[in-house]
Amino acid sequence: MAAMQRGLARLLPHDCPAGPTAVLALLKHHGEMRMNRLAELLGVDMSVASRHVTHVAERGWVERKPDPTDRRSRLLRLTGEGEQVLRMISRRYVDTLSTALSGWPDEEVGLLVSLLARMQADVGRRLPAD
Amino acid sequence: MAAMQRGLARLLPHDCPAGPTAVLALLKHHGEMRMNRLAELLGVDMSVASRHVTHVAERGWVERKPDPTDRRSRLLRLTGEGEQVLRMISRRYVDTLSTALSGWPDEEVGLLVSLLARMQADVGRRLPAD
DNA sequence: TATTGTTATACTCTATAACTATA
DNA sequence: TATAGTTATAGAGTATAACAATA
Repeated sequence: MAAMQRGLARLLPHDCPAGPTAVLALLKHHGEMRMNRLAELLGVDMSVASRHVTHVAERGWVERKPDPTDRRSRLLRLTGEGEQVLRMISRRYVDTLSTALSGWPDEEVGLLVSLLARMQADVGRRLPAD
Repeated sequence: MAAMQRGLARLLPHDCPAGPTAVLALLKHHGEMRMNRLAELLGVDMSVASRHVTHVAERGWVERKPDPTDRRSRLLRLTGEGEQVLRMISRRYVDTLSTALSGWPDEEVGLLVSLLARMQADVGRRLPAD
């Protein structure tokens, strides 16, 4: 597991680690959202989401806009540069992964993904309280 | 991925994080070995392995013995207390995971494990140089 | 000179708690 | 009082580089 995560991390360019990259991808797929929602989609605490957003906001890849309906809240928006960065990362990622798995039948790739998702859900529901 | 690793980490008791636990398990299954070999089995840098070993050695779970054949080297040995701790951790881990996956047919569990192992191997072989 | 292992430094990810501003 | 978000602090993981001791 550790080795796999380390491997995936190496697929990312140096100025955008895994956390901030996930922010870009989620904003691309879901459009504008609040910190609230972003943290939920990332599956992390809001303090963590906030730091990832700071990373991408400092580089001009994401904009923190005021929310007209609630002045405590911010609307997060992917900028044009953010989209470009995400495209570069995605290309690199997809190229490497598709090359690595090029020997796999499509059904097995799909199977792996669905089994992983089920395991994550099942284990998450049964974690001990401690 | 992050969520899964966080979940698995929560299965471990507070005094023995994932890294040190892996040290105990590897010494149990492979017997005495040098730092050298341990780092290779863990898939991490030797500096990282050294810190994990320090963690378990300070608690008396692993012993750093001199290597008669090479005085630069150390032989790592799991102590009796180390075995007990590992047994407690394993029980907790297996209980939770087997409960969580109790609805899974045996073939699917085996399938998931083999697919994961193959993906890790394939991706590792194709990582970009950068 | 090369190798074994440790330590110092630094970076990423994570959560909890304290804080500000607004509902 | 409760909620949205930020920041400070701390703990876990990782790697690189500098170092000591020994081959």
